[in-house]
Formats: sequence, structure tokens, C-alpha cells
Amino acid sequence: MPRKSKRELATLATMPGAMPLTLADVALRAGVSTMTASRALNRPELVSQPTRDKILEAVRAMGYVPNLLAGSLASSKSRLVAILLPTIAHSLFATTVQAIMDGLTDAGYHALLGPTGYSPEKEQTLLETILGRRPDGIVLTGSLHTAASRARLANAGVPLVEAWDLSDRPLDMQVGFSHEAVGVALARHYTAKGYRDFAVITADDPRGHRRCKALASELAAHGIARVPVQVMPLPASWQAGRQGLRALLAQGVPPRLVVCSSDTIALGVMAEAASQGLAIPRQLAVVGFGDLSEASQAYPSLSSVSVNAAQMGTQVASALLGRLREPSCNWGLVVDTGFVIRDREST
Amino acid sequence: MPRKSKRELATLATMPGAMPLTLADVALRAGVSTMTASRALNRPELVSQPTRDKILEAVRAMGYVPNLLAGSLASSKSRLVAILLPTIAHSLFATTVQAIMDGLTDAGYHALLGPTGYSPEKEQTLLETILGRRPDGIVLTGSLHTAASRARLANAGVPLVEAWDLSDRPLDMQVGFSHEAVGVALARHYTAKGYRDFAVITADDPRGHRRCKALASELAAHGIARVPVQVMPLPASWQAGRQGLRALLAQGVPPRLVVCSSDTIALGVMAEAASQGLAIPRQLAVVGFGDLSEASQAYPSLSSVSVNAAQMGTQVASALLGRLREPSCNWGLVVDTGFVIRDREST
DNA sequence: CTGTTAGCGCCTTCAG
DNA sequence: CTGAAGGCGCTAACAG
Repeated sequence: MPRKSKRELATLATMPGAMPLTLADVALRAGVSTMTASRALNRPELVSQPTRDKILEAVRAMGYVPNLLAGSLASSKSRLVAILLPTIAHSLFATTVQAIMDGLTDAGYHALLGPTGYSPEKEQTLLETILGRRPDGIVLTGSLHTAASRARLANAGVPLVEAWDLSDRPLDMQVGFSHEAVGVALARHYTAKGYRDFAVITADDPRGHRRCKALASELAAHGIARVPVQVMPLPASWQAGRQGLRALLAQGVPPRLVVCSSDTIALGVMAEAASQGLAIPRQLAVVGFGDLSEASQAYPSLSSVSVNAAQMGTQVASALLGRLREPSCNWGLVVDTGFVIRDREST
Repeated sequence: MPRKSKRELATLATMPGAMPLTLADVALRAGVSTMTASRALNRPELVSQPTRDKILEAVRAMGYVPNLLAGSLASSKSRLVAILLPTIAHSLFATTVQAIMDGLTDAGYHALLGPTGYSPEKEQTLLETILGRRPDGIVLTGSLHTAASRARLANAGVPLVEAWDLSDRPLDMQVGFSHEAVGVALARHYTAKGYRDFAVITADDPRGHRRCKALASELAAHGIARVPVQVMPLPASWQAGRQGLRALLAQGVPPRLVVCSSDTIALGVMAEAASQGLAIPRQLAVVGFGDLSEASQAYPSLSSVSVNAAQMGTQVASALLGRLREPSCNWGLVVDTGFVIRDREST
């Protein structure tokens, strides 16, 4: 005996929602087969005008909502894109995610969000369950994955975009910029301007570390060996900036230029500098990181590396959609979204 | 003839991922029925130790990933929670969403994110397709819904939490605070301190408007009729704050106190005030809104209404999880997360 | 253009 | 504690 004695169809307009309607109910009401009803909804061009009208009318009248779980299972197309990222409570990531979603939503996809919390292990667990939803695409933020994760991803065969980072061994498509290049560019830019006394305040985040390391080694190449680094625990906050600068100043001679791993931290640094009576940028130049071009406008003395997180999101979405539309598309794609040093200090 | 000639099972370890494995493959390898394999994964306590071990071993060896689409369809439990919100590119919402997701992820749920962009129509469209995924729960941000949306929601019978707003006609559960109460409290607090010349700079967002309206009418009750209001287009940005204050000042006599619809706007206002030579808070007091307690620390002169978006998210998650665990739970629940006026001005 | 048939991969139900 | 049968709601593949 079946679960529900083969649920009587044709209950028609009795108690809307009492038991969710199925395509069969709609088809019955419209006097066609379920297949035709299905086509009317998904490939309307294959159905004659009058039939289609009848069906759509029935759908409307009954308030039918297609069950996408069933549809996805049958067609092996989930129209779902998973987005894994460390945290959404960070304006840069949030901006990127927003842009990705805007692109996807317009194309009829939904976004499944997975917060990994900067932990590869968590990422791995999350990845496994999320793969169970059979997403049509995956967006990964950052490229630190466990070996197991990489393997899973590889034989899941799902189109994939790595965002924010440009790494050496891409898994599939990449949209981002090189954090190493940022560090090097900063070193060259400011040494060329005559700065010698650098310091770094960075959140304890892999990308920040990479920029910091590249900066330090490029500075070394310029004969600058001593670069105090202050690592602050996550999350990157105003307070972290204040404390970071305090710690730095306590260490000895004040630096002439502080490179921060985010604009948020930079703003804290500026606040602390102000309360310590350090003139910015005359006595202390501050460099932030992010796309808060507004911050630079509000605080004209703040220099910053600008990366346009929104545009990055747009690119991620279009890369993915390209592949989804045409599976042979975008293989090996690497988009370098670059960065710009917005220099507001006056020497 | 079936789609794929009844895919030969027992292909065992051939080409991992060539064709995704099914429970049947695992069961075969472990020498049990699919049913037992299913139980071993979902209700392990119903399976004997040795059998379970054999099965889990097979799962691991083959790299099997359960198809949650199929599982959800069969069990009518999707373990999916949809979160609809205007935008994620706003630190307050992002913080709330992050907290919601943390709560849900730990309980084994996934988050489906739907950006409505402050548009009820978009919300409605999105809602219909998202309901098609048969989420086990829905979180709505804000309570502006079209009649059609409310109807859909009602007979979808999905547990629902409205966050951020406390409205008169709740659809189901609510977690938030009263924006009207904020407006009234601000009016009382600052009139009591002797302020008379108020002004408002608000983003063009329904919640901001509600606070503003309540503020104005409470001020009127205190005999203050003239309250200049500057409405800025979304998104709420630093720039909006700067422009807002400029516009306000251009209008005539400078206000003594500016109430802003967000901390971001408030920071812009402060920047503009500084560049105009207005001392804060001596000449111009600025009140922000949000949970950027850090901002108040970095800028000691900024007053703000603090709402703790993170805690709100936690409450949303627990309300939802309560209902999901026990369907009779939390009916009619209303959690007022309140707010605090953090007053940093010195009169 | 429309209908029929046979599953998609899993879980509920009921027997052992 | 384990297994067999059937169906969740939809769509691919063919036939008319």
C-alpha cells in the first residue's frame, strides 16, 4: 500500500495548501498530460498557444508552485550555485557576494551560502554536504583547501570559480588578483617616494599575510630589512587598528608609514594616531586596503589599495554563467581584476 | 528503454566521479541492502555496530556523497533555510546573516540566500521560486510584503521568522525591535538634554523612514515642529552623509543635532563637519545607528543607537531551530531585541 | 505539438 | 535489527 493511498488528485480548490499541489493536479485541471504541463512551464515554445494558456491559467488559479527538488533530481540540473567564503561579515566579501548573487539571480539561479570561517577543515565538511545538493556551480573564496577538498572538487566535476586569489595551481576558473603583486607594488611605490621606515598591521588572515610577506621581501631587496609587523586576531576591526598602532608605537621608534591589511584597520590606526597627536600623513602615512573608496574621500589623508570587490563579483558570475550555458567555455580562465594604489599622502 | 539502460551498478572503483555513485553502489560493496546503508548514514543507532562499520568504510573508500536532492524529495525535509533580505552589502544585515548561518550550519542546515533589493515585487518573484526548493524555514528581513507574497507564505505553511522589524501583523515569529520606539526614544532623550534644533539625514529605506517619522511626531509633541529631513538615495554610504550635511547646511541655519539613519552616514557627516570647521559634538552633535560600537570607540564624539545585529541573528536561528525541532514550538513568538542609545556627546 | 513510459536516488512503510 | 516494495514530483526519451 502506498504512503498515502495514492493521494486522490483532483481535490481541486479544496483547502489551498492542505496538501501541496503537483503538476498532475494542474494537468488534470487543464485537461492535458503532466508532460505537456511541464513543457508549458519550462519550454513554452514547444506548446501551442491555447494549450499553454489553459495550463498557465490553471497554475495561477490553483497557486501551484513547482517542486524544484523533484525537477532537479529528474533533470540533474539544480540551478543552484554554492558560494563558500570565510565570512560574510566583512564588507569586501559581502560586496562581492552581493554582486555574484545579482548576476546569478537574474539568470534564474539561487545561491547557497556556506560560511567556512577561515578554517580549511570546516570548509571541507561544508563542501561535502553542499556537494550533496548537487550545485551546478561553486564559487570558492580563497585557495586554501585541504587535499581532500581538492579531490572532492575534482571528481565532482562541478564548474568552479576561485575568487579573490590568483594562485599557482588553479582548480578551474579564477577571478582575482595577486596578493603578492600588491605587496611588491606597495614596496616599490613607497620606496620610490623616499619612505624607509615601514610597519605593517595585519589581521591574522592568509591573504593579509601573503601581501605582508611579499612587501617585506621586496623591501629587503631595497635594502630595508627591519619591518615591524603587528598581527591582530580576527575579525579585522577599528579596535584592532587602534591597538595595533599602540603596540607598534610601544615597540620603539614610530614608523613613517603603516601598511594595514584593511581599510577598517586603517581607520582605527588613524583614530589612534589622531588621539596621540600624530599628524596624518605628515608624521605618519597610513595605507589601507579594500574598495572603500568612500573612506578615502571621507578621510583624504588615507592612502589605500583599491580592489573593486563588486566588479570582481560581476566577473565571477559571468565566468560561471558562461560555463553553465556552454560547458566548453572558459576552461582555464584567469581574470586578473588588478588593483590600484590610491595615494593620498603628500610627502 | 530507460534513460541509461539501468546504469550497471558495481562499477566499483572505476573512474571515480565518472558517474556519481549512489547508495546502491555503496550497499552492494558493503553487502547490505540500500535501506540499511541509508540507515547507517541517517539513523546510525538503528544499525548494528559491525554492519555500520562496513558501510561507513565503503562510503569512505568510494568517496560517496549522498544526493540530498533525492533525499529531500523522498523525505520532504530539505534541511534548507531561505533568507530573504534587501542586500547583503550592508554591514548590519551581513552581521545578522552571518549569525543566522552560524546557528543553522551547526544544526546541519544550509542557507539559501535571496537578495530582494528593497523591492516587494522582486521579493515576490524570488519567494515563489525559492518556495519551489521546499525550504524547511524562511527568514524574512523587513515586513513589507505584497499581498500575494503573504498569501503564498501563509499556505506554504513553512516556519517563518521576520527579522529586524516588529510589526503589527506578524506572519509567524518575529525577532527585532520597533523602529518607532527608536524614533520616540531619540526624541525624548535629546529634548530632555535640552536640544531643540534637530535634523535628520536618512537613506531612502523604509526602516529609516519609520524611525524618522516617529522621531518627528514625538518632537512635535514636545513643541518642535520644524525638523529638516534630508533623504539620500541608497546605498547608505559615507558620501551620502557628506552630501546630506552639505545639503542641510545649504538650507539655512545649521542644526544643533543630526540624526542619521546609519553609522556609515554618520561618519560621512562627521567628516564633512570637520572639513567645514564644525566642532563635534560641541557645535554639532551627531547620532548614528547600527551596531558599530567600534565606530563609537574610534570616534568618541559619535553618539549612536546600538542594536546588536549579531545577537539578533542568533535569536532568529534559535527561534527557527526550536520550531523545526518541535513543530508546536514558538508559535506567536515575538522577541524584542531592543536597542540602546549610546550617548557620547557632552553638552 | 502531445502523450507514454520509465526512471532520477532516496526514504517511508511494513514484513520478517 | 534488516529487507522488499513502492512512491516522492518531475522530466528525458521516444513514439505518435
